[in-house]
Amino acid sequence: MSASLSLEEKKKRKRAVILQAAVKLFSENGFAETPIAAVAKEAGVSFGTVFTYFETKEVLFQASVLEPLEEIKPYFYEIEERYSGSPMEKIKDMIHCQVDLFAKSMDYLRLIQQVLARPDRYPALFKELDDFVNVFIDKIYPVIAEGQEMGLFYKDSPPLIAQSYLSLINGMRLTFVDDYTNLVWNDMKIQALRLFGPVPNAREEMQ
Amino acid sequence: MSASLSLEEKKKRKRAVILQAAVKLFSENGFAETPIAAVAKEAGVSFGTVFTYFETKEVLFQASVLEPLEEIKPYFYEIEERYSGSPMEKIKDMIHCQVDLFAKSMDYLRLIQQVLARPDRYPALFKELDDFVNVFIDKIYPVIAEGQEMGLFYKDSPPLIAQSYLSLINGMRLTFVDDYTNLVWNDMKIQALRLFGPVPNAREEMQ
DNA sequence: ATATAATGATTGATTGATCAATCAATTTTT
DNA sequence: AAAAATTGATTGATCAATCAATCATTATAT
Repeated sequence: MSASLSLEEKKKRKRAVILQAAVKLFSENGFAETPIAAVAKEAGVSFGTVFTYFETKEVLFQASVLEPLEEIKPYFYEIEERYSGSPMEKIKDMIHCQVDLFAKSMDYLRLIQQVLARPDRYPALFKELDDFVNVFIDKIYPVIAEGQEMGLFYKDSPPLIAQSYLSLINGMRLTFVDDYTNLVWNDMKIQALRLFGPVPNAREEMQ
Repeated sequence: MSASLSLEEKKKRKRAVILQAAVKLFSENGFAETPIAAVAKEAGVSFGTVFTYFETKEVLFQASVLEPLEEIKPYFYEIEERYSGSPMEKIKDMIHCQVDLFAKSMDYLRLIQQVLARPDRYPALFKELDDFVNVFIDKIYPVIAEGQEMGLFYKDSPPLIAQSYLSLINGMRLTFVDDYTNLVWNDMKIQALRLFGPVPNAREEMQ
């Protein structure tokens, strides 16, 4: 079955399996209420093996938060590269992608919320998330400023607008916890857009 | 000092002291990572006394979530009684009160977020919070509908608008965790209002 | 008024369960 | 056969809940 895989590759995959199990169980049960034995079982490895791939439970939790964050970053950092057109079109495109991303990353976002809800317990992780927010604000600043010059967006400070947008999409994960359908999420894109500027026919605007 | 207090009254106060300590520590440290011994110490009572006032740790946590919720409910349920004027003025007044309330209820809202982030762990508490949201949506529905008829608000479904508003104020607690100043919170009131209708000069509108 | 008894609130040591981390023994790979 | 990876029993720490003993207050008796 895996005869063709190098040991290096196999180890990498086993590590990924354990990490995936950890994200699932940490998000459902929290850090303190997730025994390593449960992660091991979910990943199909023994208790001891978890510790050969992750030094401590704390390190496993940190990896569970930080590694998926790297996959999400491009959608928030590469604004100019990923979203095109006028400032209004860029923002619409961005909201579309990011809300869809949030809608399907339920497990992981619950994990994030556990960190955000307890900054003193997870100071290093909290700082990483805070930095993520601040980099995003910097990246989106010029797009909002350009839209403002064109008279499309509200004239408030771009960081304020960006922060309100992040608050909304973060809060949505709390409000629509068990809603897997795209219906509410699509309607919410309209509301997200309205934090940037007045958009009377937002329903059509976001398709 | 307390010679004039009846035994009944003293017990009520001691219970309140323990509950207050529990809210503080549960919000900072979470359920699993808050030993009852810590609550007892914070409250200035012995370990055993906590169990004479609250059957189990689980019951203490439930009370920590549900009892402060009762104090918040009036601000969300008594729309017509508390907020006056035109639909626009009512909503402005409401946002003003509720955002201020959220800004100062930091400890408690972190506790709420822990429940919202883990619906399967706290099904009964989660349902209470879900019911709270749904009652609020019902209560605010006619105000939004009236505002829509007057051409002030966006014409989307009132529940959608209400849900987006709740998502925003909930998410704000996650985004501005250690910001005690009223500055950001006041600016956010403008953004909250913009979920209801286009408000170009919102800064002046919310004072 | 004083002494004695009864009530029930308070205390913290003890118990039993859970769990992270270690590590010696075993299995797998090369 | 040597090296590397895996295993799970063991250890020690933590903590919820119990409960027997103590203490403070109020009620009753002298």
